[in-house]
Amino acid sequence: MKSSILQERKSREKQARIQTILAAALKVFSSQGYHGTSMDAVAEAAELGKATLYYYFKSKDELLLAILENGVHEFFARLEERWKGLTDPIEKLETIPYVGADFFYRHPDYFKLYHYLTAHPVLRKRAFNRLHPLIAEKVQRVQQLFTQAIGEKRIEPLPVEELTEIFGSLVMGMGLFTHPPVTRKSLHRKAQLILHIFLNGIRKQSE
Amino acid sequence: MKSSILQERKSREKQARIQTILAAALKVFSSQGYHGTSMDAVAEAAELGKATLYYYFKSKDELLLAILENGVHEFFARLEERWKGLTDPIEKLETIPYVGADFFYRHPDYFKLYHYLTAHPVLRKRAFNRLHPLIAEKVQRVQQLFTQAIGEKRIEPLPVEELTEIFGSLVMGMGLFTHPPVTRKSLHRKAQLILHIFLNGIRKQSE
Amino acid sequence: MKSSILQERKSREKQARIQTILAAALKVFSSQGYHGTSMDAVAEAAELGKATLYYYFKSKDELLLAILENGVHEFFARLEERWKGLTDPIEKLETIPYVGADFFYRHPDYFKLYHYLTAHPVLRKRAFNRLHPLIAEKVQRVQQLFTQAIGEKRIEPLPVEELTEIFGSLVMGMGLFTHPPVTRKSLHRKAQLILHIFLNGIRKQSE
Amino acid sequence: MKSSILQERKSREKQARIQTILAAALKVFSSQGYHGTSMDAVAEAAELGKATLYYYFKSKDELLLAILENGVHEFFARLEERWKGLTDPIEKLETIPYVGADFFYRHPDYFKLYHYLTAHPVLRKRAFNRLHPLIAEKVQRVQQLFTQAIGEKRIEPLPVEELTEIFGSLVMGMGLFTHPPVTRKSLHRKAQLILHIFLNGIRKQSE
DNA sequence: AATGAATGAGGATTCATTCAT
DNA sequence: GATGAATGAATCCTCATTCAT
Repeated sequence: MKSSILQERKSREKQARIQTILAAALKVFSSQGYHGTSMDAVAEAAELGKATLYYYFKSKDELLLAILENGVHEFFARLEERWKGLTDPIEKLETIPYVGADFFYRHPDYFKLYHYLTAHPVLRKRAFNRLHPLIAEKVQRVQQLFTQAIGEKRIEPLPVEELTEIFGSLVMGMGLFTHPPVTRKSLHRKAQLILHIFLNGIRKQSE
Repeated sequence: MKSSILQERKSREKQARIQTILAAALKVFSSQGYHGTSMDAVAEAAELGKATLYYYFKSKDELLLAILENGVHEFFARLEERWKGLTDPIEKLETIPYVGADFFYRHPDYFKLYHYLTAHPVLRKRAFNRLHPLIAEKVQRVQQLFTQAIGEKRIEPLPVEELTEIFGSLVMGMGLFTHPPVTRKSLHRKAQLILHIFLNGIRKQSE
Repeated sequence: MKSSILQERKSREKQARIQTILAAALKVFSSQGYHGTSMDAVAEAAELGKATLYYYFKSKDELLLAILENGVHEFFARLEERWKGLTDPIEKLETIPYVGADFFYRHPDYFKLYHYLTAHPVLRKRAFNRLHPLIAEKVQRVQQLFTQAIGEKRIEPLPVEELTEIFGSLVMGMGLFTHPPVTRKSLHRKAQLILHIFLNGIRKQSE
Repeated sequence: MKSSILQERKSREKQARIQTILAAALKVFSSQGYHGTSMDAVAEAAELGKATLYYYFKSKDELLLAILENGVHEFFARLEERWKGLTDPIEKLETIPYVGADFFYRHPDYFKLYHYLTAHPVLRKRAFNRLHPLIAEKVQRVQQLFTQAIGEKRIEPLPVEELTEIFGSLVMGMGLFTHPPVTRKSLHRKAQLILHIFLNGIRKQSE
């Protein structure tokens, strides 16, 4: 039917518009911080009227959260892609810093914004509430990878929850100290180094 | 002379007042974030008139920076204290997470604030400019510890700059994921775990 | 087309709003002085929200400057109107105090504000920078009138730049000492007196 | 008696202190305007504690008024000095622009400040109330000079009140447009020009 | 669907003035 | 006499959000 085609196109355009806004908002949020960014600035960056933003997003907060969701989705999608075909838990763990590095390379803004929110006393909770469903499942799967590796006696029997946190700090830490020029290669080297230290550090010494 | 005694008391009182303000500001900044905190809120927390804050600190910014400086000073002072009498580079490195843990235990607010700033796209630079002189020297000394340990063939010959960064991420990461109740003991356990992994991970395997 | 009509009405309404604000601001500025007037007061006088002022004018300063520009425009427009059809330089000069008197009668506030700014050590420069393009051309034309009259041996060969200044002081001075009731008649009498003295004072005595 | 000598010295010192403050205040007021000048700025310029200003002057307003009084006193003192020995009314009038020029040369700040106040819608009244007793008498005497000259048929029978105002505008106008370098000579030339025009303009043409 | 216009609430900062010493 | 310290009150300006069109 015609109307359905039309509807579809409309819907596609709407999605595109939303993506435009998200991209613009990400750019300004990440360069000025959440509070340092006015909706005016977002509107200007998106080349849209300010009121239009409110047509698509209920509030500034909502916009921020949508950005985050967007990013987390992408990150996990890429991770899943890499995990396809892999069964070894340690191999799976190894992919994480590389996916992180690639993601940082592609969206340094996003990475920094995420980091910023993680450290923000107020926004952190709001973001957490929203993203928790998305993240919790992945975190649990990573924990299971550690559990599995421990079960296979390939790494030391350390508390998996804390292992996950420490691993997380390391991955997030990649984006913290950056000395330009940041190349994909330099990021991969960093990922490699992190993995080397971390895995070596937890590896079960064969007696 | 009397006047000198008087002067001294005045000076002490002034210092005390400044510390009162810094403490109050730290509390609110760390719980509401920098932008989420109004000077009104700081004034109320300090139980002083708002204008009084401006008598002691030129701006909100300046106040923030003073807090940071204060904390960094304390942190490094404690570190130096622990380093007294130590000569072994690895032993020195080992103290760092513990001093971090203690510091976090004592001033979780400060720790979080520091982390928050590190991740803030705008404040980060401002803070960095101000704190750089203080921090740079310490960072260099830590790098030298790695260099020395490498020279002594006790750890692998990895790039010290990146080692320092990774070590830093780990220490800072301690304060990132916290599940109450946070006890000194639980923090020390975390420090221990970090050290275990990190040192193990970089230790030169004796062939 | 409808849209163009709509657009036009919008534009007209916007202009009207701007004029409303300018009029309100002029009233309060001229009665309380620039610094003595808060934007709140302007907003109240304009019966608009304070933020609305900022929607139309970037700052208090900008508002002031816009008022000035407005007034200077009007003043010069009236002057040009009077000059239409006149060719005699002295006749042209003669119109100036009368236009000034009328203008003062119509907008005593504006006149005073202008005078106030002229005398303000700081605002003066800002205002000057903004208004210079408007004013410079007219001042030059007045100077040329003097030059021409001198050339025609109708007035003494005095330095035209200073003549212009002195003439200016006299015109501005009209608004300085005012004893109510100020009628158009009384102002015209004053203009007449000024002209009498000034022109008589510079008239070439026929030998 | 000792005490009286001591007292006198004290009094002299106090006067000196007051003059210091007045001079400092004049400088900043005239360069930043009344509202643009904080008491802090005055204190700094006077190299005194802010509270000290309040020891000598009840308020910022009072300080301003004292400056004005000071200046008016000096101006009139100089005028009186020049008038000594003169009896001709026109000769007396002729001294005024020269005294004005000298005064402007010596204290351009003061001159501008006075002008600024004259034009200020609010301060004007306050200043007027305070200075009126000082000024009124002089103004009256100037008016009498005109009256006398008219009586002697040396100038036209124009309304003396307005003549005085116009003459005043001219004298004040001297300080309005100034093109550096301002030399005593250039000011005197201007005074001469003003007098030439004004006196010529009102001179009774002998038939 | 898109937006220009409007604004209430709030925030950083300044400042004249006071007061205890 | 002199002043460091303290502050209430104001002031300029910003901003997220709404609404009529």
